[in-house]
Amino acid sequence: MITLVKGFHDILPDETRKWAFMMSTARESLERFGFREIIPPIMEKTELFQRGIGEVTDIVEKEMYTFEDRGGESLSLRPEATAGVLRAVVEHSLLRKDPLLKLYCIGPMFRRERPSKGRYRQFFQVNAEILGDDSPYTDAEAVAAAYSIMTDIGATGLMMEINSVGCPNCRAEYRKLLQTFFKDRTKDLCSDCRRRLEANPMRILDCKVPECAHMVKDAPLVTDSLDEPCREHFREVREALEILEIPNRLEPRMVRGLDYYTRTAFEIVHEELGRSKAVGGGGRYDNLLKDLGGPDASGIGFAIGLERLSMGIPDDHPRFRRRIDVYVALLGQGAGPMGLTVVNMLRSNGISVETRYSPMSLKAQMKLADKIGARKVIMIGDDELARREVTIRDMRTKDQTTVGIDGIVKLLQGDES
RNA sequence: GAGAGUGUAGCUCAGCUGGCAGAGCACAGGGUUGUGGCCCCUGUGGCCGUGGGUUCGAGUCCCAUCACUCUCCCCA
Repeated sequence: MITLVKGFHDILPDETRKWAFMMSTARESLERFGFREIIPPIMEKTELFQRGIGEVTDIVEKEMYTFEDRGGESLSLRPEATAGVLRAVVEHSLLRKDPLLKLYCIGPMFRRERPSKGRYRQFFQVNAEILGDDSPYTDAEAVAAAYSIMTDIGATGLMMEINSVGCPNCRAEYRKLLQTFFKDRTKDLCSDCRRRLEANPMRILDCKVPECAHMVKDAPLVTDSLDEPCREHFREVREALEILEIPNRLEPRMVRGLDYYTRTAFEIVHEELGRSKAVGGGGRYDNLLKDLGGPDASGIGFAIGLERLSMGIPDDHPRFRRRIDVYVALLGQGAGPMGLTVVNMLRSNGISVETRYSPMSLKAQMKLADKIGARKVIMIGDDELARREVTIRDMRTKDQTTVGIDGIVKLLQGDES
């Protein structure tokens, strides 16, 4: 047997209604916020991700599906959506037509990590970007959009964690403070963190080793190192979140994985999954567009992981149940031609119909109709055949009526209203 | 990349110190000759992950291997 690629997963017929619901709900929420959909390809030149995400990040260094195509060019499956979206924006000069752009896309991302619960090598993300506005209210709107998607989908147990990582100026300052702080305590740090102290001291804040975590409690906070403009920006973001009544928690030790973030950073965490498993996350990136050869415009975006979001909502919601308008039960050989006529007529009128052509007992067909969630069953047997009629049974009320073949559609459609 | 656990029916899992391969659900048929959900009866369905070893005999013990799951790391 040829099996799935490790870390990939099939979404099976019993789950697709839930997935369709999540995606259409996300679309509706985002359209309500004025976002428009963009559908970039799932593959880009490797160089785009190297420049966009940063060459020294884990994602680019060891998690990308990178290969050389037959022309000798290095290509990569997208590990995240922002780089591709911004590439399209720059390439087609979209910001010239719309100086404020709100875009979203939904689709699979690829990262070659070790799979575990809620972590796949191919995973679906809803991704949204607001480009061309650095107002703090725009940050709040991005957070609100992310929050709205999740509440519209019906996820529970979620918490919005928010922080500001400052601009490159404040960060240089903060970095020095951190290094000074940890330098005296180097011997108590874990080996990873000793390495991080030089390379990227902010990573220490995220360490799960008890000794490090204990020390981090007393470490200086980024929020204390913000310069005046950044401090004011963050204050207004938080004020806006209050006005929007979005439950949030200041998480001054939260740092995000991608280097390009400036100022506002946020994560949506599932309380039950714990801090290490974010359902969504995002932040502001005021230099990324320019770094990708575009205009000097700011941006803020977020991504929501659908596999993880789906863990927060029940599988058995009635709306995820299979539904069909009519099951047509054919009884006996002679019913075939008339059955085909009826089935075809109903479908042409927008009614969803399922039927079986191989002989089955009526009992078995009733069971089947019940299983697939048919609202009505149309029975065609010898009696009906002789009179050019059908018997229609309402599966919920058990009422049965007989109607001539030409009256079926009218009867069913009259029932709808 | 490091650690732990689990592989037995389509699914969830029992299977004791080695001795005929099991249950529930699902599926099919019947109880009701043309009427669903509940109930009852019957049936289909297994290279016991794979390869080797120990043994009269291995689902069970040993070795190897593969796959999956979980934890750490990192993220969505």
